Amino acid sequence: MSSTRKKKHRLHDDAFRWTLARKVILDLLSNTSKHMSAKEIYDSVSNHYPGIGLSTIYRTLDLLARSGLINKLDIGDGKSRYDFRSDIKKAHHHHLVCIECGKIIDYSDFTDRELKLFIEAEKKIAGKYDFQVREHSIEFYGLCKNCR
Amino acid sequence: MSSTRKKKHRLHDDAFRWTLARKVILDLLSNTSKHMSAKEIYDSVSNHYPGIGLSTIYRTLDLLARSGLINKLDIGDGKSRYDFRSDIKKAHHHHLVCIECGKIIDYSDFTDRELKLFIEAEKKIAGKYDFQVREHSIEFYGLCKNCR
DNA sequence: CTTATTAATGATAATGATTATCATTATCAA
DNA sequence: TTGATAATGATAATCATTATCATTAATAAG
Repeated sequence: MSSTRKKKHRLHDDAFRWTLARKVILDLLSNTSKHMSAKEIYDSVSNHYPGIGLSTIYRTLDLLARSGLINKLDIGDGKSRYDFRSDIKKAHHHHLVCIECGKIIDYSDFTDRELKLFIEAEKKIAGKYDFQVREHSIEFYGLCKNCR
Repeated sequence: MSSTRKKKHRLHDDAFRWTLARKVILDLLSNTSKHMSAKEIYDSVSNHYPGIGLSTIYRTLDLLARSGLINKLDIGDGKSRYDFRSDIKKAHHHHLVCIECGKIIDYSDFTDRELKLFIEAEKKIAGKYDFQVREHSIEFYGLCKNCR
């Protein structure tokens, strides 16, 4: 168990390289308010980075989501969508999903009262079900302005 | 536009037949607290109804979900799950999803105060975004008792 | 700076869930 | 009973995602 060996192990477990592909994908997501699918991201990134593989898109999205830089969102249409997680958004940011046209609107207008309530709810859950809440997601489904 | 013609049209648009397959699938879901995938439902139903096709499972689940008898739930693992929508549950019933083992726990312990806040939130949304909320879903993600 | 190590990539195949197609069967109204 | 059509099961097709693997690129060590 030399210190060299230890270092190697840490490298092996944690290291990840901040490559161009990762920069470009995070850049794209941090500069749009859209909730983009892997395919959409692939198409868009391909302009600036021709030749990038779809595998890399998927792998990078997984990495960014696991490291908390982006959110993964599933609205039940068979494909996942991703959006950037800014500090403000991080606090609370949920979605209005139009069941007709699929439009997704960000929603972050909860009041202090509502936020307090959520914290209480999470405590209650922790107590009753012995469940450690890490995060929650709220989706409102309905009809948007154009589809009513 | 005879009344016959009209009737035919209505039949064509709305009619659906309460067949054995549909009974059996709804029966299964109404007698379990599980949140079952199409494949799980197929496997289970096949015991009582040998020869049923997977297509029928999917078509029936879609029908039952659209008619409000069951809920479709997506937790982001690539397959949809379905659960029965009892009258009590209908009011409010959300999920605790374990990010480690995938276990799903129903949660319906919101207080009157919490319910009131949700109704307020929906009104606010309707006003601000001109969005007609039909329903909402809340998932809490975290670690269950066994996975902490 | 060169090299050894290993993470990242792209191409491709494989998988898994869901949907479409189509001929056959079952249901229902008349 | 019959005619219309909804429902079914088998199958192929589609679509999103993951696995594989040889090659390339990034990094640490010398």
